[in-house]
Amino acid sequence: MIKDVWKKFDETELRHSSVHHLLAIDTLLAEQGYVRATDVASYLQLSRASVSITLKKLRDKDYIVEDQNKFLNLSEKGRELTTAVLSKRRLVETFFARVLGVSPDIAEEEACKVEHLLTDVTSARLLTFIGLYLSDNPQAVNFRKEFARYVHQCDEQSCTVCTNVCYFAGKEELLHG
Amino acid sequence: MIKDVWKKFDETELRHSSVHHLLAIDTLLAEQGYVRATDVASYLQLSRASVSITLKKLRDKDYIVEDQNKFLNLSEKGRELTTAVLSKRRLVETFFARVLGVSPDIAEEEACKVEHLLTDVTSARLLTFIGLYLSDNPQAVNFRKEFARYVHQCDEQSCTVCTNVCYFAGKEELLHG
DNA sequence: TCTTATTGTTAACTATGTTTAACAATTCTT
DNA sequence: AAGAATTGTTAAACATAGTTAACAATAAGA
Repeated sequence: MIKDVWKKFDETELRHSSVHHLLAIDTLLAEQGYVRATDVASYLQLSRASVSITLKKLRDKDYIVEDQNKFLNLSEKGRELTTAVLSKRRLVETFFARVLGVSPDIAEEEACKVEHLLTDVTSARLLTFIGLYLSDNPQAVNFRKEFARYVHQCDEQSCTVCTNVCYFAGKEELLHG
Repeated sequence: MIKDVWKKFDETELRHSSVHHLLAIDTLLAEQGYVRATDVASYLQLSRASVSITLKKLRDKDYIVEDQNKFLNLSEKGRELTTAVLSKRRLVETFFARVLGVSPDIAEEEACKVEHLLTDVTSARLLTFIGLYLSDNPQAVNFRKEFARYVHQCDEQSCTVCTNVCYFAGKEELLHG
């Protein structure tokens, strides 16, 4: 492994928490037409103090703007980021739920954990993949049918995926939709 | 969205950093047959002090054991966790690289960010999916061929995936392998 | 209008995961 | 065996992201 790949995890431009402050602004703006710091705090279940500090940072970094009455809005940059993150969340959620067949609740939670960590490159390829997979293209239709009845046998000989130890050996019940 | 889903992100039993301490022990054990704290520190590019503190916590939580000479080993619990994480990493990396066609470097880095966040349920379904997708099953072969030549058109009418705004509209170059 | 409630901010504190510096114990070199 | 280097630990400090408490400014109600 390339040295220090593991550290990239928290070298993201904004932390998970900050990203969710932006998403909250986006959601509340759509829901009620305006957003104040206190709305963000109650939405995210955080103290007003904590939100106040985070919003100051987001203002300094030009992700949000505030009018004379302290009503919040996303800047161009903030809007772009939330669009990206929401698109990635939707993609991952769709993949988990509609391709893999994971339950909607788990798919949502899972997507929410991962959304801001995916690169544009991977996300775009995922979009293309899902685009074909869920279409009425005959190859896609056939493959979906095949997957619906497929039972994966995870033994060392036949398994294309596992190289050494397989964590899922002995946990076969997990492998079915 | 279910209230507070966003907080689950750092409610994992072990943090990203701690998980990587365990993975380092696993790797170094395989590479050199033994591991000391200093080996972990140089492998992860952290100070011995920091590693010492983290290892104490991992010892207290029974993820690792230490012999009389301070040589480290994974406990049963630690071995199980590293097996799970490594399996999930391998799955995600395989999916990104061999299914989506993302470059190996990006696939590796991406998998490393996500590995410890995925549930067993989703991972197992991913294994099943990849198991079929990469096999010589005729449906899989046909679908792979179809995907290789597929170009996704992301306009509001035809796109099965995008519901509102599409982040990738105007970024079509990203959609091709 | 006067009182009360809400809002945003700051200060002081906590926890986690880092760092550097210091030090004792161990291991290596010669 | 003596001196030098390495190792593991602790202490003090820093940054981040939270908390509660206090307070000034604003908004809402009687």
